[in-house]
Amino acid sequence: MKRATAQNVAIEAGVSKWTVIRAFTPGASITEASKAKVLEAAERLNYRPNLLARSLATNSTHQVAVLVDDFANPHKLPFLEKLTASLQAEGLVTMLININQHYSHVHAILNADQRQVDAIVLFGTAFRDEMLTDHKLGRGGPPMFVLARDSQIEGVPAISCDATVAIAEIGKYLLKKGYRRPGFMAGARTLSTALGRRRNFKEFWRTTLGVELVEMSAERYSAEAGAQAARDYLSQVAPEDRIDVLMCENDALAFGAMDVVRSEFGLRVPNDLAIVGFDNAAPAASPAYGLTTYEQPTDQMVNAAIDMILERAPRETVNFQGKLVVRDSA
Amino acid sequence: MKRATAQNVAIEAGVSKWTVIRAFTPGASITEASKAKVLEAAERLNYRPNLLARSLATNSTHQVAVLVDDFANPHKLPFLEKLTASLQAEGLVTMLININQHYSHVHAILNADQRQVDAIVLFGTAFRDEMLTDHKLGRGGPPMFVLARDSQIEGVPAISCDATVAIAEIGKYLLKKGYRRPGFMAGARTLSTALGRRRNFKEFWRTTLGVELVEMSAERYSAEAGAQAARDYLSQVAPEDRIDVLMCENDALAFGAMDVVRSEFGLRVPNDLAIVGFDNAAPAASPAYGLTTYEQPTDQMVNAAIDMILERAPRETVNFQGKLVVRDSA
DNA sequence: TGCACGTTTGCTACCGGTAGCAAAATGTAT
DNA sequence: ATACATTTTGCTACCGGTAGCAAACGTGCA
Repeated sequence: MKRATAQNVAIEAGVSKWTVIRAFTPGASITEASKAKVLEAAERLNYRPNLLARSLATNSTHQVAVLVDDFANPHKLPFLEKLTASLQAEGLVTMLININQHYSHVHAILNADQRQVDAIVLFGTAFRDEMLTDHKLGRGGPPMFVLARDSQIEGVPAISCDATVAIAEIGKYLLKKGYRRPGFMAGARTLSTALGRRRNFKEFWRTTLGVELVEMSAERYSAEAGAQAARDYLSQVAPEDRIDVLMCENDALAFGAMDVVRSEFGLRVPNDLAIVGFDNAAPAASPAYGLTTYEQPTDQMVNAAIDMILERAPRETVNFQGKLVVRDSA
Repeated sequence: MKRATAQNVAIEAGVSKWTVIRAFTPGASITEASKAKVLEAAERLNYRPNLLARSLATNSTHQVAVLVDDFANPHKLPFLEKLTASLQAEGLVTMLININQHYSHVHAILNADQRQVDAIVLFGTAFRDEMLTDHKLGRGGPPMFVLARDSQIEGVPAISCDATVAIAEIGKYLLKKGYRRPGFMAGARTLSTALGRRRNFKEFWRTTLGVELVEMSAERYSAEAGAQAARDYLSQVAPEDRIDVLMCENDALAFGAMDVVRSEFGLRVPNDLAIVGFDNAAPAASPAYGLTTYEQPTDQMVNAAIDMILERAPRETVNFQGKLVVRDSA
């Protein structure tokens, strides 16, 4: 059975299709009598307005594309939950796009654009700035926002957690606790804009203690990659030369690193090697990890993003302050 | 700057808009000469076909709504990754809908329907069957599928992991290992269709050993809820009366339970109490948990779902076999 | 009863594509 | 050069709504 259209309902109710439309338009000029008549006919035919047609005519889809490329990070899930819930509360729907080897940012943005989404949110994805500036993907297309990550790009505001403040807070805490030989584990081949945390951390130790940061890199942002990077480091460096605290770019890396540190090298955390993460993902709170980490104000960030999408707030980069969550690992 | 339309390009290229359309339709009848002319003009105007208009005309959006209600389960993330990637590989796009207190299945299905999605996937969501049968949401709307969960509903095929086989395999393993006093932790107020695992597990022990299953229920499917349920049980039952193995309906519950068992009650896993989960979520593999669990064939399930959506396979309930993943916890 | 005014209803034009037929252009055989 | 087949192009009608104007309707008041 084909879907009923406003025209079908109009005939059923004995009115014109415009009257039918009005019955479904809040605040439209229509008498109670004909509204009732129309709604009854609509009920009989199981009519529901076609939002595709509406979107075409009104030039607004109430759809927001959300690009994600980092499904190995458990922190993404609750963040995504909050984001979708808040979008839905505003009548917006989420188009989730998985950025991977077979589906690039360019693919995704082009597709989202052609589907006339109201906004595109780059949710913590890794990309080269040129990608956005080169491809003239910008002009005429939907507004874009970078969420949970920095952005240097003109016209693409970022909604993120202030890395400078966060790293300073972590650094001060570690300093106070007496750690003196810091290491940092970055994920992936760190793209320019993703270097914030590392650069700030490095700078912190250099200016406060004049100490040089030991750096290591994981292949990706995942527990396995973090485990491998930690394994590489620990097996190459003599015990007496080891760092005494390892800051990981995110919790996923930290979990993998902690696993290796404890079960493969028999080291105690934090006594032999302290570990700090970033994100406060769910397992961090478990006694199995007890990871000291940094929590981003996800609610605030999501709200800010939505305010910008709906133009209730100026579309410009904003930074929020998170908070250090101290547990046993450092 | 407004978006260019086919009509604009037509004028720019000195042809009719239908010729422009043909230049963008693979296999359409058009000479190389005019195609080149059109593409060049299109490039100049930065033209991209409007997929909304196309969808309206062709009655097919290439959008699939995916309903999720269980963001506390870390297993959802890699599953979702696979699902979105595979859909995208087929040219389909994911509309992610978060089912929660403020946004019910009825909301979601109605909205997805009005947006003319090509299919609706209920991805492991908890609902009462009446919801689908009552609300006549079915008739005329997009085809619906239940993924990673059972479904008894006429006309709504399920793509899931065979609970009977899975539970039998787990049961046999536990029996062989010598466990004799089994417990089961269910999540949420278990809805009729979600009872499969529990019922099968209960039946297994009854028929093999004549032993009665100890049952407990968590408030939700999350580590915290699992922790609380385990806490309640352990603090109410005398040590000598305790179960010797606890099967949890999913890994999230198992993680919480294991945390409490070990750190709050000082019990050793598996010696004092063995624990088994279901899903093989990422942390299960970590030495911090080493959880014995059951892995669903997510790839097969996703592929099967997509084959049904695209009508490459008959739209009928299918069950796949997973595999037991033995680790240290049992 | 007639007129002015506000409300309700119907209308045309449009959003940006697609389907499929008819006309025009091109190619081939005689 | 002509007849005919084939390819290419342009056209009308349509997908299912929205915007905003114009006509029809109803009511109050002189």
